[in-house]
Formats: sequence, structure tokens, C-alpha cells
Amino acid sequence: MQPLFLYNTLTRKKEEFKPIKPPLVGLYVCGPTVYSDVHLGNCRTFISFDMIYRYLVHIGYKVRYVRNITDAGHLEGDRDEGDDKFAKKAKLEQVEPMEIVQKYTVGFHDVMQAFNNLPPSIEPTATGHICEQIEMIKEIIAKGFAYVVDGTVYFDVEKYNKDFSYGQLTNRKLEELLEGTRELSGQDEKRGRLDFALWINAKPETLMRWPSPWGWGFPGWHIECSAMSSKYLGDVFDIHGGGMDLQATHHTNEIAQSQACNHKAPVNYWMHTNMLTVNGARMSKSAGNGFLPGELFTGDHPLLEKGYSPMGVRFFMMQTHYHSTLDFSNEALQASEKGFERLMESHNTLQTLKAGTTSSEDIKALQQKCYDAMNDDFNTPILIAHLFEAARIVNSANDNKLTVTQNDIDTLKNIYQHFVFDVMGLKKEEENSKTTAVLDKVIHMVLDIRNKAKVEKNFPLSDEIRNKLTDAGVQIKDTKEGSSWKI
RNA sequence: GGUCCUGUGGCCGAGUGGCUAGGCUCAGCUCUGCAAAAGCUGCUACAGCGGUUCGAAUCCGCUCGGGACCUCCA
Repeated sequence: MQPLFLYNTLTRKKEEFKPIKPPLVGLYVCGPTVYSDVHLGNCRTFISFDMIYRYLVHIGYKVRYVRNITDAGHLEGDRDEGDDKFAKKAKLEQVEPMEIVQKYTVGFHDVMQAFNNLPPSIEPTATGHICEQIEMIKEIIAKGFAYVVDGTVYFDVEKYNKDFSYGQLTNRKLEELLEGTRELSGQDEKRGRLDFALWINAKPETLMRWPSPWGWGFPGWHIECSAMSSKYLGDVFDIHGGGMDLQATHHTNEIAQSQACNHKAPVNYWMHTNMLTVNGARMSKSAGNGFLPGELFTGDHPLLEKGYSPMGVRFFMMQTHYHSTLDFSNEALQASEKGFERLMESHNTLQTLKAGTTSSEDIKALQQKCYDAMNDDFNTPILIAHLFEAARIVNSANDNKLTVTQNDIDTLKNIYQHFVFDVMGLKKEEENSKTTAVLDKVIHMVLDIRNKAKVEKNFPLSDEIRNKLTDAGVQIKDTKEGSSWKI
């Protein structure tokens, strides 16, 4: 296996990836909180990690990919009052909290499928792991890094920082973190400003609550990921991923919880995907500048000029490195849509490409370049650049401007299959095969008539047929072998 | 206010101390009855000012612009 390098947030360096027990790899990614529709920023993270997962599998690793569903305990702010997001939404919509969870979980899965994301190996829910979370909190208290106030359990950050380093993931010292000039409001219970809740006391009217050694309540936001990742991947595992916005708070606290429990750093490689922006500003729930995946597909949103296919959007995302911000604009989206079509078209051409006896191209070298790109921190933009080189070779060979052997063609087919479809997870847009078959016959009938007109040099008629087909959305391609069409 | 990231040609976006990524757009050419498609060619950029270096878009400093985190968010 060739060495794979990835950027590790923990060390702020590109490092060679060395799993704990090859070929096994443990991968944990923070999943969605299912109290509303997923928005596009979440999708970018999940699409990026889907690509990473696919590549790890492609190069031979046996990956256990865990992505959680947060369906409880996620408070608005770290206050020890009020309901969690699900209960709030449930009261608003006059339904059971678990109805909210169910509705948006199903919606989330639909979107993941539309983007052709593979399902994770395990998709655990927070509500399904209350016991594990309670056990972990008990352990943290036993180790002396948490305290209880009126049925709420807090993590003692300053005490923890004496033995370990709290801000290591963001490269910050505790004193710096404490220096923030934020007002201390409604936080009288907590000993330290940075302390966060592990378990939150709940009043009887709270809809979602569970019994615990500290009374009825519900878990804090950060504990679920620590409890579930260690349950399914072990106390120390290979890769933990998520959006960059989780780095400073959520992931920092995850490390603290696990380390307080086991006295071991839980994760060897932390990977963070960058944010999605719209007109230069981060797309976020609170900013309200986002659109939903569904709106993106249909184009039904003021910011969108038209609808964009899920695969076009996925390709667009792949053209930017996962670690860079990605700005959404109609212009950029349409540009990459065209590029994607051209790449797919060249794949069609490849299927009927005729082999020559000599070769003028080094296809094996091109294939190696594709691996080099991916091995360098999953550099899909570079990979795509090489794939367009492959497309150029295919098209040129098809025009008899260069020659490739059967061996080359087989390698090219492998390149497309492995990198375009298997690793980047792109696929050709679904067509209704039955309808398409009929349509194909009809259009070929029309093209036959047009060809007769052309032979008779009745160009006004042949052009009229072509123009009308174009108006109907059918593009005609004339070649020496005859005419073909596409939508 | 604190911490950090970033500024690339018409647009989007990679990237390494020296060998012009790629896509889209635009112009020209080849092919074609004309187009389209495809191929070829051209448009050759790295915010500004200093510094290090034989050589910097790539390293350092300053200035200006954009953004993120510190508060729920992937």
C-alpha cells in the first residue's frame, strides 16, 4: 500500500496515516442534530467524509465508519434551563419529540441518498445510548473531573487542565481561553466559565428525560460522541472528523471527557472540513442565509437561478479541497456542471473507443498521478485535473488524433470506475430506462429523416429538424459514423 | 477585544522556493453544407510595500481587504 498523508488538526501537520490495527480503520464523524432539515453545510461535511471513507475502502482498508444521530440533549446554549431542541420544536409543532426526530432523520437519509453518500457502518443515536453516557459521566466524576450541582453535572475544565492540556486541538492555552471578555450571565452554578454540562437536570414538565444517579435529566451535547465512539471504536481510535465549527468547543470537550475517563488521548487523527459560504458569508442555521438541499435541486429559492442536480453539486464540491472554504454561487455551480457533463460524456465515448496497435500516451503514469493526488490529503481538485487529462486523451483518440492500445483503454476504464464512481461517489444521472429506450428509437427515426434530407442537400429541412430538436432540449452530434443525440 | 485562517488571471479553484494545475467563459483555427460536439492555439495570474535568496505567488515583516472561532451550528 502506498503511503497516505492527511492533515491532522491535532498536530497541524500533514502526517502519514498509520492505523492502529491495519487493515482495520476506525472512523467517527459527528452527524446531524435532527430537529430540522439538514442544510447544505452539513451535507458538504458528510460528502467530504463519504469520499474519504470511499477512498480508504478503495485502497484496501476495512473501515468501520460511525456517524451518530443527535436526537436528544442538544441544548440551545450551555444553559442549565429549559428544554432541549427537540422538546422545543415538538411543543411548537404540537407533536411528540420522537416524531420530530423521526421526521428529520428520514429527511436526512433521503438527502444523503440523493447525494449518493454510502450509509455509515453504524449510525448510533444519542437516545439509544443513555446508559453508556451515564456510565461515562460516573467515571469522570469518580476520576474527580466533574461535580454535581442540583442534579446537573459539570465538567471541571480548570481542574482537568492541571493534568492535561484542554485547548490543544485549537492550539490555545487555558489562560487565553479564560481571557475572553464575554459576560458571565446565568452561569452562577458553574465553578468555571469554561465548564460545560455533562448531564442536565430536568423538571417534570420536560418531555424528554431519563433517570440517572443525579435525578431525572438529559445528557449534555458533548458526552454522546465520547460515549458512542468509545463503545464502537474503542478508547483510542484512528480518525475523528467533523466540521471546523465543532473544533473549538465540541471536539475539544470530547477529548477532555475521554481523556478524563481513560487518561489517554482518544483519537490519533482529527480531520476537519471547512465551511460552506454564500456570497462570502458562512452558511449557517442562525444566519439564515442557507437554502435546503431540496431547494437547491429544484432551484426554488431567491438565491438560485435554476435547479442543480445532486451529482452536479457533488462534483462542484469535489472541485474544492475539503479543507478550503467553498463559496456557493450560481456562476460557479453552472461552470462545474458543464465540466461534469463533459467528463461524463468522455466516459460514454470511452465505452466505444477503438484500440490501436501502438500507444502514444502513458496511461499508467496518469493512473499513478491520480493515486498521488488522493494520497496527498485527499486532493480531489488535483484528481479532477488528471481526470480531465484522461478525458482529453479519450476524446482525441476518438478523433484519431492519438492512439491507445486495448491495454490503455482498460486502464482508462479503471481510472474512471475507481476515481469518478467508486472514490468520488459520482454517478450518471438516473434515467428511466424504459422511457429512454422508446425516446431513443423516436429520435433516431427523426434523425434518419434528417439524414435523408441532408443526402438530398435539403439543408433547410435538415436544419429545421435540428433546430426544433434543440428547442426541445435534444442536442445533435454529427460524426462520420452518423448522428447521435443527448439531452 | 482576544485567537486564528485567508487574499491567485473575466469567474471558480489547485499548487510547489526555480520546471506556466484544471474547469468555466471569451477569441481564433481544424473538422463540418452550416452548426453543435471534439481537438488545437491564444488571453499567462498570484492584494500592496519592504526583506531573506542566485531565484519567491510560494519563507519573513508591515499595510490594506475578506473570513472563522471565542455563543447553538457540519
